[in-house]
Order: sequence, then C-alpha cells, then structure tokens
Amino acid sequence: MIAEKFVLDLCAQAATALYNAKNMELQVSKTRREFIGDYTLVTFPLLRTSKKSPEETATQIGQYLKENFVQVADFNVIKGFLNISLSEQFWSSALCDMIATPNYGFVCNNGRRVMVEFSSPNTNKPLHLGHVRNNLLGYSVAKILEACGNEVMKVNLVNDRGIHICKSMIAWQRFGAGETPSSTGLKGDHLVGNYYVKFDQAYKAEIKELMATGMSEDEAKKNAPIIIAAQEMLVRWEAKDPEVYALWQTMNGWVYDGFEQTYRTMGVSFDKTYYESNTYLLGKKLVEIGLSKGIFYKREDGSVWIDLTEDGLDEKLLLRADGTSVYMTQDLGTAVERYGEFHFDDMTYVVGNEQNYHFQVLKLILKKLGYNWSDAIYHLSYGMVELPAGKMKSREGTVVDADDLMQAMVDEAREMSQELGKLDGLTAQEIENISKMIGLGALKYFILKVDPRKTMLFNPAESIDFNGNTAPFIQYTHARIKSLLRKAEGSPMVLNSCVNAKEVEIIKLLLEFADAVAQAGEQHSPAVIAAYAYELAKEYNQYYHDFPVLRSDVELQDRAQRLLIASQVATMISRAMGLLGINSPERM
RNA sequence: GGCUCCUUAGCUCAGCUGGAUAGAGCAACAGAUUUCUAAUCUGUCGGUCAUGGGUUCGAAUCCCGUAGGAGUCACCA
Repeated sequence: MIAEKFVLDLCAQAATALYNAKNMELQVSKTRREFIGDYTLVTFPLLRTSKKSPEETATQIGQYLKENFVQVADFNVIKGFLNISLSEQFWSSALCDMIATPNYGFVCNNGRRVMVEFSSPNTNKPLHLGHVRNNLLGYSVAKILEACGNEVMKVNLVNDRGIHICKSMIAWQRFGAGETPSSTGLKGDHLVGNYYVKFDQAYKAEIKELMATGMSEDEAKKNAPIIIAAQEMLVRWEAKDPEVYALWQTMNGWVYDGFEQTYRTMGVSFDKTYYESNTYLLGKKLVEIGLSKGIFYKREDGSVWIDLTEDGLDEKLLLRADGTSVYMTQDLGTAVERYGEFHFDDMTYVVGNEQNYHFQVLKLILKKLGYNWSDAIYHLSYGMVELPAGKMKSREGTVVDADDLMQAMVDEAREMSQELGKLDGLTAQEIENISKMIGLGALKYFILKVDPRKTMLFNPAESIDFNGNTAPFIQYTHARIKSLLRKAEGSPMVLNSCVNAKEVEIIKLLLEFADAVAQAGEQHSPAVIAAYAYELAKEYNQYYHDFPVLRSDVELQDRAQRLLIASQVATMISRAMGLLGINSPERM
C-alpha cells in the first residue's frame, strides 16, 4: 500500500500539473497479472477534467510521470487504463526501508484504549466448537488492535450464576455420589457438564411420567420435581444459603480449572475476568435508577420493562416479577462497571450473531440512561459454525467438544508428520511441541481464514488437510526458510538494485503488510491477515520454483539477495501468524 | 408474520469505498525433484456471481422486487 499511495501521489501531481485538477478522486490499484505494470491508474473519473479521450489522458499522464519521476520506469495504456511500471531501484530501496523499520507493519501507541470481550462461557458445560471460533476471533482481534496502536484490555465474562448451574448442582447431589475431578480423573468442566446432561435426562423422564398420568406437556414441564428443586436452589443461592453457596463455589471451581486448561491449550488469555455473580447487582441498581427517571416502567406483577417500540424495537424485560435479574440486567451492569474502570474508546463484544438484537437493545438502553459512550460499543457478530451433518445440537450429541477437537488435531498432525518422516531423530518433547504447533495452527487458521460474519462449515476432514490454503502450508514455508537461514549462517545478506519480476511481487506483498494490519483492525477481521499470510507463502514458493538456477550454490551476489528476501518473508509470515495466535515453527 | 443477515466453480471460501477477460484451495486429470524440507511447484478441466429489474461510460459490488436459506422476536443466557 505504501507503494500504491506513492503512485497515487505521483498521479495526483501529474493531474494537477496537466489539467490543474484539484481534489481529484484518483483511483490507483494493483495492475492485474495479465498486463504489464505494477500499478494502474483508472482514468475514467478524470475525463471530465481533462476533456480528452481516455487514451489521450492516460498517455499524457504516463508521459508526464516518466519524464518527471525517476521512480517511474515505464508505462503503457490499454483502453482507459494507465499501467505504470516502477523502477527496480524503487523496489529495492523500498525493501531496504522496510528492513530498517523495526516492527514493520505495527503502529506505536495511538492513545486509544480498547476493550475486547470474548469467550464468555457458562459454567455448566465444557467449551465446544462454537466457543472455539469465539475465542480464536477474540484473541486475534485483540492482537490486531494492539498492532494498530491501541492499548488493549482482553476481558472474559463468566456466566457463573443462574438456573443452568443449579441444574448441574442438583444432578450432582442426586447422582454424583461425591464424585470430584480428582476421584474420577475427569476435567472439572467435563464432570460438571456430565451432570448437566444427567439433569436433562432425569427431567425428561419425569416429564414423561407425569404425562403418563394425564398431565399436559406444559404442565409436566413446570411441575417435574427436579426442575422445582433447581428453581428452589436458585432462590437459596440468591439468599446466599451457606450450603448452596459452598457447593456452587466448589463446582464452579472445578469448571474454572477445566477452562483454564482449555484456554492454555488454545493459547488464549485474558487481562481480566468478570463474573456475572458480581455484576448483576449493579445491573439491578441501574434498573432502579432507570425506573426513577421514568425510562423504565413497572407492570402490575412487579416486573420491570422498557418500551422501545418508538425506536422500532419491542418491549424488553429488565427484571423478573420475583425481582431476579435477567441477562440484560447484568450486561448493563457489566458495561457501566467496565467504563468506570477503563474509560474505553472502543468496546468490542465478540458474541454470536444470534444475539444481534440483544446488543442493539443494550446500546439503546445505555444511551437512554445517559451513557453517551454506548456509541463506542461494537458487537463483533460472528456466524455459527455448522458441521457437514448439519447444526450442532447438544441434545442430539452432535456437539464437537473443544478439548477433544484440539487433541484430535494434534494427534493427526503427529501421525501425518511421522508418516512423512518429518519427525525422525527428534526428541519426544520436540515431537510434541511441533505436533501442537501444527495441529492447533491448522485448526486456528481454518476457522480464522473465514470472514467472521459468515456462517461457516467446519469439515473435520478438510481442516486437517495440510495442503493448500492452510496453516501447515504457511508454517512449512516458514520452517524451510528458517532451515535455509541456518545453513547460510554467516553469509552476507545484501540487496542489489537488480530485482526480478517475482521478487517485485514479493516486495509488493511485504509492503502491503502494514495496510493489511490496519484493514484487519478496522474490519475486526483476522481473515484479512490470514489471506495475506497465505499469499506471501504462496508467492515465495513460486519464487523458489521459478528460478531453479538459484537453487544450487551460485555467485555470492545472487545468494545474498535471495537470503535477504527469504529472511524478510519469514519475518513477515511469523508476524502475520502471530496476529492470528499461530506459532511459526523453526522446523517441522 | 415483523426485523436482521446470507446466496460467487461439484465442495470450502476470496473478491464488495463500482473498473480491464470474476480468483484461490480441495476434488479429478496430466506433468515437474542432482532442492533452501515434494507437507512443494506447473498445467488442464470447471461460472447465467440465486433470479428479475433499475442507476451509468462500466455492476459480483450500489438501489428495488422475487425465490431459497439462517438468526431473532422468552419472566433462557
């Protein structure tokens, strides 16, 4: 982009000089591969000012550029398109500049404070494939925003209270027989999740029994003893009943240990974790304030609502008739608490698109309460992950567990590597490390390369494919370059002014990195970075194969240039992959 | 039904501030290795950009209609 901007600037100068055009909207883009040139000026928008034919205009500007700027080596005109070729000198010096810039592509502090919330698990079951997309997106977006110069705070919000956790607790009391993670060897979140499933099974059985006695389905659902027990437990919890509270803390503790392990494997982390059990009370206070200001209203049964019909939305519940809080209540509380603590310029929520409406309402309510910073809230709404068989349904057992999935990826990576003999002679520890980098990298890249907003299909078989547009392919390119650099240690790395066409392509890509980061930040899309990393790896592989004469030892000069370019490619690949939370192995 | 989003090659996806003949990967087929690690590379095959209109020099991209799909409209979170 730096080169693109440069060309744009030259064209603007030319247009001003030739046609006295001011504030022209000039369009410069990369020249398509089938034409000769580096960048192309589209002359159509200029015609009104130049009052000449497209060809004439393009030729005039081209000649002006060639005569006045040494960086412009040549030009050609096809229809209304002016294709501009920059000089080899320009490319080699651009690359030199880039090499001289530490942390190229990353911006220093821009003074903005941003918060990114992601993960947001419930404490009644383990993380699944949907959470995987959430966590990877959140972590990567945070990294990218940081690279764009923001001060970033990564936060998690744990939904640790509510009827769901009570269900697991009830089931554990009834069927658990004192089981603990250490007594069963199960991860805490899996153990608790199992009881959640057991609750559901028992609940269904009771409904069936009641219906057999002639009760309607709705009635049976309300009157099943086990659900009543769960609801009673929730009331006792809100009253801080010591026995219930202790059990709640114990079981949540198991879950946190399990989550911690999953997060560590996944490679994500947080700067702060919020708990719904702490923020829902503040939410309730806000509801009172809203009531006193007349923004909310109370119905006869005591429930509190806000009427948003004038804004084209519905009426929304904020407090149940029994005074207990709902999702919106605590989210309001959490938002206000966070702003008070951090005074963010931007608050990104990484939450699935099934909650689009929720966030629309959240922003609106905050605004009505007088919090103008609600404009800073951005809902990064990602699409669902579907499986070839269809949707994930916990009831049908088609949920893909995050831990299982990651383990399967690592195992697969190890097997494939071993089959190819890539791991021969390495220690067990090295094998494990490399398998993890590859298996998890494959998973992460497979998910992150897709536009976050889109519903995506997760195909297990394809995700472990190590060819094509995948992380292993990119990692492999990186590892090979590292291998080259190890062998060439001590050799000089110098760029001469003579760069071939392939090298120019690579330099272009390298220069575009900064722009890719900025764009990914604006769009909150790691997919932009993924596409860039893949292009770079692919371009490099072609470069390597297109110039076989450079393969064997040739003159020092050629080797020196090759090494320099290779080294820059490796650096940029590694930086790009870093933004995706993916490791770039030195060998694989 | 209301609102929001989606539909591009057999499959998975890019491309979207309007620009040239719409691109990758996978799958299929045909080739390339005295290498910097072949987990690679090259080539072939594959398209009515869901559909019908509109805007204009020019539309996959912007606007409207239609069809198909998803999400949401809970005293769940």
